[in-house]
Amino acid sequence: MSNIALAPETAPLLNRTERKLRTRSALLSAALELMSEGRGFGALSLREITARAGVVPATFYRHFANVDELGLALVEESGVMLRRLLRDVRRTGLPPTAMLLTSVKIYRQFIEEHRAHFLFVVTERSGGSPILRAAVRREELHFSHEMALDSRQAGLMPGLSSQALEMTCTLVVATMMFAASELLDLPKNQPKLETEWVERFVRQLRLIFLGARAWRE
Amino acid sequence: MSNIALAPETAPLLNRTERKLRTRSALLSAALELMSEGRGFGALSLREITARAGVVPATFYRHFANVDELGLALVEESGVMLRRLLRDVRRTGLPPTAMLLTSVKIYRQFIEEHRAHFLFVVTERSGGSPILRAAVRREELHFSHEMALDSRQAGLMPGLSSQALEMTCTLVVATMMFAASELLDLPKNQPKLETEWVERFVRQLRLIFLGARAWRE
DNA sequence: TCTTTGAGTGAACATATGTTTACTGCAGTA
DNA sequence: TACTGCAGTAAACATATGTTCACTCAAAGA
Repeated sequence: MSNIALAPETAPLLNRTERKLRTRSALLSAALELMSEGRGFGALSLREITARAGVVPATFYRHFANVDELGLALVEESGVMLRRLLRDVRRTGLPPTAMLLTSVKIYRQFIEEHRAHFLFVVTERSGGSPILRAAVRREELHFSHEMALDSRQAGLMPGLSSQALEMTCTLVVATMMFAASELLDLPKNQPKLETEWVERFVRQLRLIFLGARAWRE
Repeated sequence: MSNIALAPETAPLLNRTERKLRTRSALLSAALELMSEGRGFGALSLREITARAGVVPATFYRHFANVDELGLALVEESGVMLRRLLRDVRRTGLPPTAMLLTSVKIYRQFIEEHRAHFLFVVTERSGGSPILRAAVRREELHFSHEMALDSRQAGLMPGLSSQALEMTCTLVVATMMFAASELLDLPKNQPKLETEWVERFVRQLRLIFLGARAWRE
């Protein structure tokens, strides 16, 4: 593919560092892509990743020391994404009754829009490599802390001690992860199954919040 | 190692089929052992597994057509184990108040006694291979159905419709999986961390049951 | 007793893998 | 304009992998 026919560009479309970032990102995407085809991160080979990214194996070492470091970069990306999710939910404003359904719908859309990253997080949070697993868990903990903070600030669950609040948010995050893994496995283009998923998930969260309201001690 | 010095045995200690079962089981254990060293099932190679089991690679094919089939056998074993867990909890009798703490303690002991199998289940329930993942999810669903049945029979959560009961049990199972993955990652020989784990897990379950009691519609 | 069966062996194969090496050619700088 | 740095290349390497084949030799059955 050539762009000679287009208006000639005086400056290159991409400078040196931009190009480097681009192949780095191609490597990251290639890994996610391969995982979407049904294998854990630990089962990917360096050569496969570079082949999928359209570069030669040796190029890999210009960007990462080994495959695990690429994994850590993916965890980092996923963490950024999760923080954006929280922000999106936070700024819907907070009509505390309808909030649940809205949040779940935002969550579903987020999973669809960042399918590969969620797949990565969900499989590697309990995956093979202890290093990756620990990194994912750190992001998860961060997420749940931030959620607790938001809840306190918004005055949801005012009866809870901060310890109980943390415990509840951990439970909510566990439920979210569980739900994500189920959504990712639903057959595509079956809106009925997706609606059922939303309903089940909303019910589970409502149950948890009912429990939190009844919490004593 | 020879046993000539011992009383000569008229019949061999192991007959043909027993020997076969023994190496089969050695292969299964070898795979679990390798996973305990920090890799997902999909990252294991046939040759490693046979080497660890102390047989030659070709022997593998006398027992399984490929590595995935060995994985399915491990899911089967894990399913049996989970059914035993339910049975153990069921037959403690049911003083409905102290039951929670007791069940959690039984669960903790079970995880410790079947560490490798739990590790397998937890990593492969969201792991790379869709086939394995589906198989684990089937066992999980079976488990949660059976739990719902037991709950109904024991008269716990009598206010719930069967749909709500199923939803609640799914939530409980999700929480159990989450808790298992955390326990498996705790550093060994830190009883304080384990006690905290028990407390957190009990609290989360109590929250869920409080929610279930308050459930309407 | 002799024969048959089949679990485990040992060697060979084609292919895939991680890593190193010297290289090329272009963007950025002097 | 000439020079330099460095992202990406091409080739080579030693090793690991999945799968096959003909084999051995002891237990099971005649």
